[in-house]
Amino acid sequence: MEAEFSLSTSRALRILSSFSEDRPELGVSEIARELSLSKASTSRFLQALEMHGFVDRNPVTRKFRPGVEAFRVGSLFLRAGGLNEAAAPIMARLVAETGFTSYLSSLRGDTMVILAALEGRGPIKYSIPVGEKLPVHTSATGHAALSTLKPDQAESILRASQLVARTPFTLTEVDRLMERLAQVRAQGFSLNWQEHTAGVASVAAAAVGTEGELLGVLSLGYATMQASQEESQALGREVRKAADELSAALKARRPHEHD
Amino acid sequence: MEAEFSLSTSRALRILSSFSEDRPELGVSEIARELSLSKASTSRFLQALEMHGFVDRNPVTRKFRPGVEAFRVGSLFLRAGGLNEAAAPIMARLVAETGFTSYLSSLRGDTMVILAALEGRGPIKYSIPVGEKLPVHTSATGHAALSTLKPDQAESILRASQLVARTPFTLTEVDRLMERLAQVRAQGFSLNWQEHTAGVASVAAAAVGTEGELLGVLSLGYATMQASQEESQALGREVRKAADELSAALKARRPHEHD
DNA sequence: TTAATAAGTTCCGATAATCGGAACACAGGG
DNA sequence: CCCTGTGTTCCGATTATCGGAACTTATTAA
Repeated sequence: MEAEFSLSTSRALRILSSFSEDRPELGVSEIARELSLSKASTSRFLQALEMHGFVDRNPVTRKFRPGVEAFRVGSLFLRAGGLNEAAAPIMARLVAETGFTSYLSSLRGDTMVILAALEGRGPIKYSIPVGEKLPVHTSATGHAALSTLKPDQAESILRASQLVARTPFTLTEVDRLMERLAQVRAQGFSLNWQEHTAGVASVAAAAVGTEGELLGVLSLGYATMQASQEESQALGREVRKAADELSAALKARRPHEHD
Repeated sequence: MEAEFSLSTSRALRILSSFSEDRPELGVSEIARELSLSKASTSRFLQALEMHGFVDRNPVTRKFRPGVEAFRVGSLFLRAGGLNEAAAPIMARLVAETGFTSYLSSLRGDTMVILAALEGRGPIKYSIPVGEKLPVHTSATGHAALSTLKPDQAESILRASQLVARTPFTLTEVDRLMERLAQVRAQGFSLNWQEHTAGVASVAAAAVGTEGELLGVLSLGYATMQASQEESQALGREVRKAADELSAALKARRPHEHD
């Protein structure tokens, strides 16, 4: 076991990463327990993080939460590569045509992160906030993302993941999921029917670069009452078309990005 | 000189903070030069940051940029304390009533960070993107923010800052700025007339908590052609009212924030 | 094509920062 | 009032970290 790279930095980043939508505020002991760090170090790391504005301290609870500087730097990600800008009009069109909520997501390890959401018009609103994480194995976006990777890469991600069932429909076996990925590859989009949340369906397709590398995933989310599985096929084709447009739009602005 | 707290973490965070709207992509040597770090360490830190998803690498330029995980964690900041949610309807009303672009900002050190922006309807669009930094001494939001602090705190921030002139109207002397803060305190809002950008004006007011602590700053931005200085006084009173509403809205949801 | 410059990574041993246990301070509940 | 849980600071031993230099790729110039 060797010290490959900055170990303390790794620890600090694990601390920062331990904040989530579900648990946006954490105390020193809480974090130390979860990451198996000493309270001493955890406290020191949090001091450093606070000093640089990456965490704040809730004055009333005295617990920590992500800070302004984390927000500032993080928001730069959206603007990188013009992904968000390129996707915005396409998502708007998707919403206009289908009435359902449209999402832009990105793969990170074994989870999908929502980068942008555009609310649908329908009376039924099932919206996931920007920044939220979804497991790669339960979501349409996850399947779409994995389907762009080499099968062995996808498989190793799935094997390293927990594959917890969120509904009776969730696929929790690697083999089943690999079959699903093949299907997604074949038809160009992924359809998720209540595998993540009961009563909710979603279709997704990935935008890729010239080398086939994953750039982002577009999706639509809606209640199962709002569209049949047959109708979902048509929605899937819509999303596929949208993702292709996004791929093209991103390729167009590639050439030289000034300087 | 003693090691008060995690020094390497501090270095890593300085690297992360060196990304900005103006320079969203940086190389190893570039960063090392600017922060006076060795290339060796800089490279190692960036590896750690990359491993945890806090930076990405542009596959074509091989330069680094903020990563998805930075975005995910950063976006949690917005949801903390419900600041953004509470501000949204108020900002919408400001835009509806004035037609100008409305901003929500937060103080971080000697700079203001834009948390949210809502575009005005007017033909003239002067919009600043979310995440952008503005110097505290040149902006209406900065003056509004500082006016809520104790004068000596405000003064020490100003003295530590660069006070670079951005236009001929920019106040660059601490004394002048302190006078300005007193005026802002007295009238409840700050008016910025081309001190940040030629041809652009802005009015701002701060929302504060029960202890008078700064929670956020609301502002309106517009071209100087769109409203006279007299009309700006009325706009300032509007923003003041909006900020009071925001303070009240935040106080309302304080009691117990579930668990 | 080759040479020359610059960027990025890895190696190395000396050094200094980091680590965790324990002691301390503080808050809230029983 | 004690007790439990939290957060911070101290300390010396240890170990991860540091930067110079060597090495590998890119990039540019000739």
